[in-house]
Amino acid sequence: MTAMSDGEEIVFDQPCPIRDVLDRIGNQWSLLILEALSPGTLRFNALMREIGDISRQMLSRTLKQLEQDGFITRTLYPEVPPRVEYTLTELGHSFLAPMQQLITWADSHHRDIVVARRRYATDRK
Amino acid sequence: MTAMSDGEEIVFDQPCPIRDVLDRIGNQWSLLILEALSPGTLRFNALMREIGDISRQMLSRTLKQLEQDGFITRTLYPEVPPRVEYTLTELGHSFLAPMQQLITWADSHHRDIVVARRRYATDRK
DNA sequence: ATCTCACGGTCTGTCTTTTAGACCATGGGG
DNA sequence: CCCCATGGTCTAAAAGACAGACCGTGAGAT
Repeated sequence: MTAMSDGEEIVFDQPCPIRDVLDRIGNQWSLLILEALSPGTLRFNALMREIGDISRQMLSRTLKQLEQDGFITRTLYPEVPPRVEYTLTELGHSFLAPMQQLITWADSHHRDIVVARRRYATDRK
Repeated sequence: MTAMSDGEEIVFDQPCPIRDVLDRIGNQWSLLILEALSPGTLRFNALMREIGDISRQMLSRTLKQLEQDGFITRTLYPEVPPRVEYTLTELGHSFLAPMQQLITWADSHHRDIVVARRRYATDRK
């Protein structure tokens, strides 16, 4: 029974909020999930299909974190089969702006990065 | 001699540049290093001291990736003891803008996140 | 002269995180 | 009756991160 050791969160008052926030949203899954939810509410399996290559466990875990941090809400409809909907909160929405900047940057500089990689590879030869 | 198996990079033409970019810069170390370099050039150990809790290995590896992707340049002065300087490229600098947005967001919403976490914890009780 | 440290990394062994895949109960469609 | 979809959790195995030892050399302290 070592699983689910989630509850324990260390709350040393981070002198650096950037670190604290980056630790949570500074991974591809969080960003991809938030992006996937930006058009609107999605269910668990819909999210999984949308993202494509995320495992159920990571999706579940990351959603839980995002909910915990107030980025999304989780609504369970006690039907059968169960229906669970994930939706961005206001906080989540407010995060979309800087994230979109990042995505825009990525989009417009992706080419440069590919070129840089290619040159690095050939220079090494 | 199995080390240095770097050369092999799979170049399937990513339909989604966001994924490609996020995979690289979507981790705290990359962002922290870029932030540390934003005021100007730094040497290896200076970076290590600046960031504080990064291991030599991860610093080395992440720097190599950032260099490979064209975010920074690595300049080795063949003195003794060796001196190695890391500097942001133009691409690296251009990335600071969206990153700064992210940091600003983090800074101004950190409080909300902490509150959300606290409430989540008590609601669970 | 010797002792030790700093330089910029790499290598090794351990620990943590991520993954793939099985499993759960139930209800609907074939 | 058989099997799939729902939203997850659990387990075991693979991948990744970490701490710490190690490298050779030159400078400063002793």
